[in-house]
Amino acid sequence: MKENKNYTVEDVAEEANVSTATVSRVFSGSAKVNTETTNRVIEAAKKLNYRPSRVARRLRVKNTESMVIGLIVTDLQNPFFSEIARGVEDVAYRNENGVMVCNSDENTDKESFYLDTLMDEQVAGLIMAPTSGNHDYIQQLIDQNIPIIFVDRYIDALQVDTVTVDNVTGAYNAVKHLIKLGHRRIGIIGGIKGIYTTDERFRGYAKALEESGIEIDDQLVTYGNSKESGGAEGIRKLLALDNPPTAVFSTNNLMTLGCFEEMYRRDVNVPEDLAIVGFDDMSWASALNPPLTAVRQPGYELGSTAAELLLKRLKNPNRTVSNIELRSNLVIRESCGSPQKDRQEQ
Amino acid sequence: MKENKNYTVEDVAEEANVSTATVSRVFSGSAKVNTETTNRVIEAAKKLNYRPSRVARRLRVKNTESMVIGLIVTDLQNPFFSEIARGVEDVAYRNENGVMVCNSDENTDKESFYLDTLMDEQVAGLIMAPTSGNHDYIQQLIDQNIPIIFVDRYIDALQVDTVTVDNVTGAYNAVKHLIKLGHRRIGIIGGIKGIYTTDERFRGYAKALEESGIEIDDQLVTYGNSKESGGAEGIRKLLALDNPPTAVFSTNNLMTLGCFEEMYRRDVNVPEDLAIVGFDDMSWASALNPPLTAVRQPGYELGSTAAELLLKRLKNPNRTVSNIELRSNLVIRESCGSPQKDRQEQ
DNA sequence: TTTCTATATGTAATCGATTTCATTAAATAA
DNA sequence: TTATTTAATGAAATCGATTACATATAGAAA
Repeated sequence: MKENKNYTVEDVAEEANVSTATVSRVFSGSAKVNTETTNRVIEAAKKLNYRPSRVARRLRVKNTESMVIGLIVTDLQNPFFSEIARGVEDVAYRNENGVMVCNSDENTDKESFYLDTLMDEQVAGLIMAPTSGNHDYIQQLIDQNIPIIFVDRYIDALQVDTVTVDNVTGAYNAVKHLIKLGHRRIGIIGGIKGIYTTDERFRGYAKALEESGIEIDDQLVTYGNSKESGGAEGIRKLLALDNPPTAVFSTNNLMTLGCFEEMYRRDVNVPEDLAIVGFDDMSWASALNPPLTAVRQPGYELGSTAAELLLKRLKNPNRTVSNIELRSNLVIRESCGSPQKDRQEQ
Repeated sequence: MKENKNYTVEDVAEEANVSTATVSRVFSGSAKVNTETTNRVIEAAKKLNYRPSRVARRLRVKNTESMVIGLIVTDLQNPFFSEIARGVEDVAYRNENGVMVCNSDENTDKESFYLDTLMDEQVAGLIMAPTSGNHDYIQQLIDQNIPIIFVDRYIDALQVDTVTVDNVTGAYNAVKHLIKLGHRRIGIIGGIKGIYTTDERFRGYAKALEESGIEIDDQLVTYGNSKESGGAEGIRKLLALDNPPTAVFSTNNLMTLGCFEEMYRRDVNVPEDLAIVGFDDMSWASALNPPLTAVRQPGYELGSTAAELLLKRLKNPNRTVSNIELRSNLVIRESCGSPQKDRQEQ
């Protein structure tokens, strides 16, 4: 029952009557081995059901084929990030790499802890959505030449490969859409201030208003915790105003959900009483009441592109830094009062 | 710039004027070391910014503190599974363990590939939602005494710790609810046949009908691909019948979403034309049109419980196998025609 | 004072693969 | 035929920690 030993190069070497070096060469392909010998080794390995230990291998060589990618996102429970994770994982799978997933919860300490741990695990590289705050420890990793890819967020001060979405333009389009429909008092329900995406999307909001000669009313600008409760709170604040907005721009998926729930609770008619456009189009957006008009960002591609970029950098560490910006697009449904029942398949 | 060496036990040993064994003892706590010496080692380590390599450690010892947990789910993009993943990750974090996440896509080959890879990575244990099909390779792992926890799904033939949900009872309650509301022709839109949860939920459906003296009409029983498209297709099939159902039970979250989209497309009134109850309550359920009545299953707890169970088994490999069943509960909203506007906070 | 024990630490083997360096045999050039 | 290059392989060091075993010292027991 407990007989099932784990065989090693040594066992295979003995079985095939060669040295461990030869066995290793056959499996890692690091040097030519005579065809006949190769076959003998393969046979022996098959007979013993031998599999090389990725741990031992990783200890010996830096960037090997059998590597692990570290992924740090804010919260895997947020569908946006689980899409990213899925994108990363798929690319990793194709290259036989493992993915170690971590949640930072927008917490600098937790992020730093994970960064350390992933280094201790000797991951080949990192993909992360950095929190806002102090980035000294990230700079340290960069100095150590650890390949890092930022995904979803960008940090000016750091020279790192990034894959982001055109947040400003996306937000701009969303708000412009509201303006075109006649809205002038447009509120914004933002996520945590200081986070890259929150700030960028605010810029898009501001740009659209300015361009249309609408002055920004600070009363209409709210920030929340990037989750459902934050969205609900935003709606409460805005509706409590003497002169409430006729439309709101919610800057992330979970907050939008919170908005919907709060509006439902208060029997607010959407879009008649209050129009809403969201950033981040999710699978449930078209099943909402009413179907949500939202900026769709390619979460999966964000993840897969980041992973591919990481692999490229691992192959060629001296590559120039690239900052890829993927395009978002506005999916118009009914939550802004657009007349047509326009549904796009995903 | 490239000066940032990675220090090892050896460097610390030299710096502190002790042997590598002593350094190791200080860091792993495997044996008593004189307080003064300990301090000297800690100082030296701090000075060099030394961190032990988890890879080297894992190579040497089997179950150490610094271990990695392998997690195989069907699809991280399914919010149910990302909740589980989050639950696992949180427990792992508290114990300073890494989590390597894999998606099987209900594909036996992919599952088997990942199982092999995770073994090669020398993970301390596995948490997985097994696909249906051949489980010989899982049995092999069990024979090798690899700790495995099944989550969400149960396989009769295997003696393994499991954490599942009361699928039969949950489904039973959902369908019973429909019956109480007067429905007699109740369709079921099931996931992939053969998968544990699909089959169990069907049993609950059948039980509820039988108990109420309603015969199962095979025409009303459909199976799909467990995703949005499967749900939409289910609705199409059921509505194409000469004598279509007045209510449907959709057995998973994504399919329910597909149902909603298809019903919206066809201008089916919910619940007047067709009532719907779903299995799996998600954050967006209360924002649907109309708010969804659904069986809530504790995804996060499923994950965290599984992780805790794994840790217990690692500490005590001879523990008797435990099969934990967590309770689901029916969250009544409006998609079944219940009069009250009953909303439960999550 | 001598013997025994407990405590603290060091030496060297080990985990499982990779890789440098050396060696041998075969093939080619002189 | 002899010298030189090339191809194939092996011996042993290495990656960075852990640990079995050995040893030295101090204190307790005789």
